[in-house]
Amino acid sequence: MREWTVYPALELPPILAVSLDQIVQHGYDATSVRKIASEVGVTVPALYYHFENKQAILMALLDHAMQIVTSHVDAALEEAGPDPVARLSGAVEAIVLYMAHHRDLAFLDSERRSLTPPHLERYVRHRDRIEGLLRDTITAGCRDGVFRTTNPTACGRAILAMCQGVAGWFQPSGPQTPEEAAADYVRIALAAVSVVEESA
Amino acid sequence: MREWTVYPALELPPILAVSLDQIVQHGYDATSVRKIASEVGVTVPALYYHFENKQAILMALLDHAMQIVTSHVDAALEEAGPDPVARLSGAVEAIVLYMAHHRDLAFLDSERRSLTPPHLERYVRHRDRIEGLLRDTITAGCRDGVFRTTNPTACGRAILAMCQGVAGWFQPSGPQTPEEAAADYVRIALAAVSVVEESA
DNA sequence: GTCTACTTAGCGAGCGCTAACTAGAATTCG
DNA sequence: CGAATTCTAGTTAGCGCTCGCTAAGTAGAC
Repeated sequence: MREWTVYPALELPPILAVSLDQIVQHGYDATSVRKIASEVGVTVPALYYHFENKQAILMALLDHAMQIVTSHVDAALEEAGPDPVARLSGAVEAIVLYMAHHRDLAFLDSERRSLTPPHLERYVRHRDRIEGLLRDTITAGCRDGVFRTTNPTACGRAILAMCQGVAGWFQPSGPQTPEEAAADYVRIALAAVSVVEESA
Repeated sequence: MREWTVYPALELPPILAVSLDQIVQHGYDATSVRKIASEVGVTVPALYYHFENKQAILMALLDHAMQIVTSHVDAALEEAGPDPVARLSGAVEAIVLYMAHHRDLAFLDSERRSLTPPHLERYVRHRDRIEGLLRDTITAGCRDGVFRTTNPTACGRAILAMCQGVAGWFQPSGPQTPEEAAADYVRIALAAVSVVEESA
């Protein structure tokens, strides 16, 4: 139960671990294959033995990121069952925990512009799928009368954007744990769709 | 009154207009000074007559962006007066209108990583100031009992992040006008701070 | 004797940036 | 008032460097 709240530390092969580090620090374009190779402790052609080109490294990292976030969100939704409040809460919790635990991977989202069209399309589909899950959940909640919003699309996008923002400010050494931040954002997301709260 | 809702088209000198266009399309690092010069119709050293170096071009654009958004938010807050609901509504409205009208300038935010530390610091101060305005407004609203949230800082950050997200999806040719999107986001922001709504 | 995981050496292209020069407009001064 | 000077907004030519990437070779494991 709730094993989707667990985000173990990444276990990446050295080339990808170093690349992630460098790209997060300096950006994809400003990260040279020479720098990656020297940080790994090999020569440049060794990289090209494992990856077709520089972009394939970025894509491998993005694939890894997408796999982690979608698997956790899917598990959270499955465990939530049909109740829209539980579904939205679970999805937001899973997403915020991801953003707080894997800030580096989450940051890569801003490097999607460096992808060539076919790769970009694949990546965008994953993002759109998550946005769709949120929107569908909100729409279902409105149908059930438990949510009240006139614009589920805008709401879903707003919630996803605010969750992505977590990766930009969260600090493991800061005042909040990932779980506390997730709880805050679940509250905000439910308020954003005007869930009717019980009085205490 | 409400002149802060008006966002006229940009009037940038040719070098900056072209640079903005290229940076938005390909990113700062992938935009060469040669490409900018040839699109403007001059030679490379002509750029260096007007700007100290490539980064100064980016900084000029970011300065312009910050000036626009802060002036509009400040004007919105001044017109709103002391009422926290009016203040939060005005600030969110001004920010979302900015994001919808100047998506290209808003996009530059993601290029701040390319700035050297002194420039970066100046830019971050501006962003922090806006985040602070939101947080202070929310805190004041909680004190007045009109907002109910346990974490004004998280709320302010969440609201700012969701507003910034607008630049990523808004389309002038889409189903919503900037004003409609702003109205949606004002509603979501007020809900996020749990403003007590009157029954109809 | 083949496959894996590299190595050395280097190609061609593009990068940010600059020294030195110039046509034409604006300004200063005898 | 007209000649001399300065200023503006560029130009041509090119330096030194780094970029992504590759052909060809090799040590050790299977």
